Order: sequence, then structure tokens, then C-alpha cells
Amino acid sequence: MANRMKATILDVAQRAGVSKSTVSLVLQGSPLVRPETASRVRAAIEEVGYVYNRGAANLRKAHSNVVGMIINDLTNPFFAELAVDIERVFQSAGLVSFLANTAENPVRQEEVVKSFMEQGVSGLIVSPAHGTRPDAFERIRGSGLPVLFVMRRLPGSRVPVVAPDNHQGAFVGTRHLIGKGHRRIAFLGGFPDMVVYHQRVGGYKAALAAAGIEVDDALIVEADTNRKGGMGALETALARDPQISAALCFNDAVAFGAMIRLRKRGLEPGQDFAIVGFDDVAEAQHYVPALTSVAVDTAGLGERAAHMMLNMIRGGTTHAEDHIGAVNLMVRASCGPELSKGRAA
Amino acid sequence: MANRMKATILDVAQRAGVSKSTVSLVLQGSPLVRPETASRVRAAIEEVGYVYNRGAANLRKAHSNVVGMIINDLTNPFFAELAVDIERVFQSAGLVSFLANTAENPVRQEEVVKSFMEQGVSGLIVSPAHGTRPDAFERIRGSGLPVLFVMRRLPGSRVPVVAPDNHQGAFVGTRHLIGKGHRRIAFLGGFPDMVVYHQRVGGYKAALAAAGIEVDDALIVEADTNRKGGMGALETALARDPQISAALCFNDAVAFGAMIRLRKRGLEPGQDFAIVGFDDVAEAQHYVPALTSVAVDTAGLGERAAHMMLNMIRGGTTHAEDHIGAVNLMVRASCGPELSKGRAA
DNA sequence: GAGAAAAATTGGAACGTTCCATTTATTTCG
DNA sequence: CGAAATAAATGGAACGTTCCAATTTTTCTC
Repeated sequence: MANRMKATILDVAQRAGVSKSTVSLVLQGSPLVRPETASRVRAAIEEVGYVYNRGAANLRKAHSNVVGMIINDLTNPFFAELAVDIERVFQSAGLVSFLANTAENPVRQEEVVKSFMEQGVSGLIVSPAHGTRPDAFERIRGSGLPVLFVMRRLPGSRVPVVAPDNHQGAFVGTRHLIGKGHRRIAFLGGFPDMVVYHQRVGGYKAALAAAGIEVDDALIVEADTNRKGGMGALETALARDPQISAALCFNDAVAFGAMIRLRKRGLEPGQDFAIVGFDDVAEAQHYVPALTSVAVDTAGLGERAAHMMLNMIRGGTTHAEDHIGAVNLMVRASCGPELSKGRAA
Repeated sequence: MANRMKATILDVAQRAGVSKSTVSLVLQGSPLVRPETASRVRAAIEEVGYVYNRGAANLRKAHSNVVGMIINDLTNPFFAELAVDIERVFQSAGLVSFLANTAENPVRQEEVVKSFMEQGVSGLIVSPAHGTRPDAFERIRGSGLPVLFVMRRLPGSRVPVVAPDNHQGAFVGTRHLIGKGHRRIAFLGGFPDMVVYHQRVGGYKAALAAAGIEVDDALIVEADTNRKGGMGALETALARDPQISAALCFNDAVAFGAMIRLRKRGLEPGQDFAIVGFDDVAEAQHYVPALTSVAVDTAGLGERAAHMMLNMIRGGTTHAEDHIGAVNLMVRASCGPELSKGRAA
């Protein structure tokens, strides 16, 4: 049934009664080979159970058809969704994308990057792990390999970025809370060494300032950008100031964590305390209470990122214009005393 | 700073004043090379910005250090979690794992498999897409490449499997609902061409039979195994028999979907209708109401799968004993009128 | 300090592909 | 029909590594 030893292009050639060059031509769909010969070769390929050896090919060609995606937290549905969206575009473009998770671990990230490089990927799409050294990707990019950041950027880095308008998102989210009458509003999650953090905190502060509310840095709580981080951050915020009545969360995961802790403290989110998230993951609208969140058009960003990478690869350049996607506040129950119900009716 | 052309082992050799063979030895950490020479070589590697060409190496060695993971739905947090758990084990074993999503699309799956094969992976861990032809992986396995199924198996396939005890899980879930007094219990989600479906439906029927309740096939509703499928399935079930008071769901995603639709119909899950899920994803315990679910020990299964794959690779075999993991019903609010609250207090 | 033994280093062939320059087969047409 | 043009097929070198056998260097022993 199956031959023990791996079949090569030469076995195929022999079987089909042609030269290895002809087989190679067929493999690349060249029009130089006569149709009947081509189909004879294709039959032979099938018969000997030949699998193309991409490694050997790349050795000659020096460019592959795979791009690597490096994601900081696949466990966060937002990133999983993003990865899947990007993957879809590559697929229809005839490229393959392989995915690797870093779990926010820069060391792990380095290993993964190394592996992808060794495999000879032709591009890298990265959502860098928290704690990544700012110049971590400069050398790679300098060597001519296209690198694209998604969602996150590194301070001072010249790597192109696809990301939502973080400042604006945080701004409208905060403004909405202010509009609901809140004055003591916390910002939960993220760390100062993340560029995104500054952008979102910036939007938050700008909204407060615009409303003439004094910014209190004690209300800005650093934490991991996942559910657990959200839980801790809420506790910290409330410990620092029990008067807080609302929070803008770094992302939806943090928001879910915060809501869980609110309940544990006997506070009902959307009633006793207003919560706004960021990302608008699928769960947001189905959660109880439904989570008000800044929608970032995941699919749109993913598509854009994939196309930018395709252009870089095809154009042989490592340069591209940053893309900042528009955001959209989805108002739901979590941020207001039944206001959203009124809207829906 | 960075040289335009890619540095090879020869450039390193020249720079370090040794032969390419020596550099190769250093690269593989051979003890045959004198420590001082080794460090000189390592310095040279750094200086010329050399990246190892795994493709060229594999050409000679005929075995790589990467294993491919093919997942049917990364958007399902359960599978994302599983993938991450598996990845972790490989990492600490010094292997790299690349991940690809098939979105339950057999065609896409075929492409992904092909790519992995071409890259020369040394093993494949697969959660096969719905609709995969039963013999889809036999040829690959026949060619000597270790293949391991996780969570799902294919009918008649000889590929080893790591999965939870689906029959038992469905059995205890259903028995629990019966214990709560329910008699008209639906089974939501999945398709008859999935082996897992039969196992879970089997457990469900066995529990009904054990309680002397007649099985009504109309209460078994086929649907996609995601949230949307759950929504549709609940509607269908209720349409077929409005008397239904409980449902065992194929997985948590389906359960969440069902609960969303219950609410939309004015039925409160855990009060007017009991729901039991399967997988016990992280969200289950935090959802409102908290979801009763069959816990499958994701981390344990993932670890087991990774180790089995490691053994197959190291042992040069494509054979392994199936592993069926124990399950554990996590009773929470979604399935009983305040019973869980009593427990918690 | 010479010879043997051990340690360190090395050149060359091989891996499976692509691509170029050729060769060979086929078609066109004056 | 024969020459020119075109189409199809081919052999060989090259890609960057590993591994073997061989060579050179170092260390040991008496």
C-alpha cells in the first residue's frame, strides 16, 4: 500500500517516463509542459505517494509560501478570532499561515520566532508578548523579512502596525460613562510598558479632562489583560476608593473578570456599578448583563493585516503604512441603569 | 548593521576561522569540539547574523523538530485551551508546534495537512473537522508519520485517540437531570457522522433507559457544535415538544447558545429550564447562571496527547494506546432550582 | 622526546528541489 | 520539402546543511 521510503521527484519522473525537470515543471503548474504529459506525471505522483519537499525547494528558491502568526494569548477569544480571520485571508490567497501562542512570555516568543525563521517563513504577523524588548524585531526586519504588528506596537519600533483607534475608543467609552453621571471612574488593566496602555489611558484621561473631571492616578490600576487580572484590578480599585461607581476596562476579558468580582462583593454590574469593555468579543452581547464595549471590527483589522502582509511579501518590502481602524461603542446593559433596555424597546 | 544577503554556515566558518563541519558540530552542541573553538564560533554566528536553515538540515536528516496541530475550531475556547496546553508540553520538550485552524472545513483541513507534510513535520495532532472522510489520515499514517487524534475520532480509523469518556460524561449529566425530576430531556447538538456524537447520545440514552424513561428520538436535535448551533437546536427542540424541561448539550458552546435562546423566549435557564453542558470551559463557572457541565480535564488530556506524540516520534512508531480520560460533573446553577445555591451557602 | 592514543578538525558527498542553458520534437509556411 | 520558428523536454549545477572517513593536532606514556 504505502512505500516505506519517501518518494522523490525522481521516483515520480521514472514512473512517468520523463525527466525530473519535467516533473518539477508540472509541480509548479508551468504551461511549458504538454497537457497529456502533465496528467501522466500527476498520475505518477498519485501512484508513488509523492509528497512535495518544501524544504528542498526553499533551498533553491529562497522564499516559501508560509507566514507565521505569533499571538500573545490564544486563550483570549478576541485574539483567537483575530487569528482565524487573518488565516482565512491567507488561505484564499494561496498562502499558508502557521500559528503559535506565546502566553505573554517573551522567552517563549523568542523561541517561536526562531523556529519560524528557521522554517523560512516569508513573513511574520505578531501581537507581541507583554515584556517584549522594544528592539526585539528590528533585526529580523532589518534582514529583509516583512514583520507586521497587530493590535499592539512596541515603543520606538519602526515595524508597521494594524490596530484600532485606542485613544478614541477609550475616549468614547469614558465619555459615555460620564454621560451616565459617573464621576469616579476607574481604568482597569494593562501595564505602562505597553504602548496600547498609554493610548487607552490617554483617551480615558482626555475624556475626563473634557468633562472637567480631575484625573486621579490612584484610579488607574495596572493588571494582566485577562480575566484574572480584571478580578484583581477591581478589588484594588475599590480598596483605593470605595466611591468608584464605574470602570473602563482594558479589554473585555478584564471586564468579565471585574464583573465577576463585583458580584462576589454583592454589587450588580449595570446597576450598582457601570462597566465598559474593549474589543467587543462575541460573548459581550450575550453575557448577563450584556457588556458595553468598544467594538474594533476584528474581521476588518484581520483582513487588513493579512493584505498588508501580502503586499509586503509581494512587493519585497518591509515597509507599510500603519492602519488605524475605526472604533464603535456598543452600548449595552452593563453600563447603565436600564438605559439600554429603554433603547432596545 | 544587518547584511542584505543571508548568512550561511560557511560565512560563519570563515569568520571564525574554522571549517563548516566544525560550525555544524557547534550548532548541534556536539562535545567533540573544543569549548574555546565553540565560543569563537558562537560569537561569529552572532556577528554575521546567521539563522539556521532548518530546511537544508532536514534535507539531510530527514526528520524535523516540529509537530503540527490541526484544530477544528479555535474559536471555541475549549479547543484554544487544549491547543495551548499541548503546546506547552512540546515547548518544554524542546519541540516546536505549529497550529492551524480548519473551521470545520474538510477541504481546508486537507490543505493544512498537505502544508504540514510539505514542511516535513514529524508528527500530527488532529481534531478532525466535521465531515472528514474516515480514511483521510490512513495514508499519512501508513507512510510512517505519527498521527494522533484528540477529542474526536473517525469511524473505523486505526489512528490512536486521546479523548474523554464521552459515554460516561453524557450518562452522569443526564442522570443528574433525571434526579432533578426532569422527564422530557433533549439532547442538543452534534451530528450522527461524528463518533463522539454517538458516544454522548449513547450515554444519554443509557441514563434514560436506566431510569425507565422512554427515549424519544424527536428530542435529539442535530446541530453545529457551536453557539449558533445551540440556538437553533433549542428552538427546534421546543418546537418539536414544548413540554421539554431540560437539555443535555453536546458541549458548552451549544449550551451557551441554548441559554441565550431560552432567555429570548422568556425562560430563565436554571429556573424554568435545566441545562447541562460538556467540556467545562473556563466561562462555565462564571456565566450567569453558572453552567453545570461535564468537566473533561483539558490540561490533563492535552498533556497526555503531547506525551503520546512524543513517544511515538521518539519510538519511531505510529502506534499508541488510546487514552480515555475520566470525566467529572460540575454541578452549578444552570440545572436546578436553587439547588446549587444551597450547596454553596 | 618518540610513538601511540585520544581529541579536535576537516573536506567531500549526499539530501530533493529549481533554474538555466541546451537539446530534441513539433509546427509553420514560403 | 526544408528551413525557420516554436514548443517541449532535459541534464547539470546550485542551494545550505549533515555525516562519514580521513587528517591534523594535542595529550599521554614510558
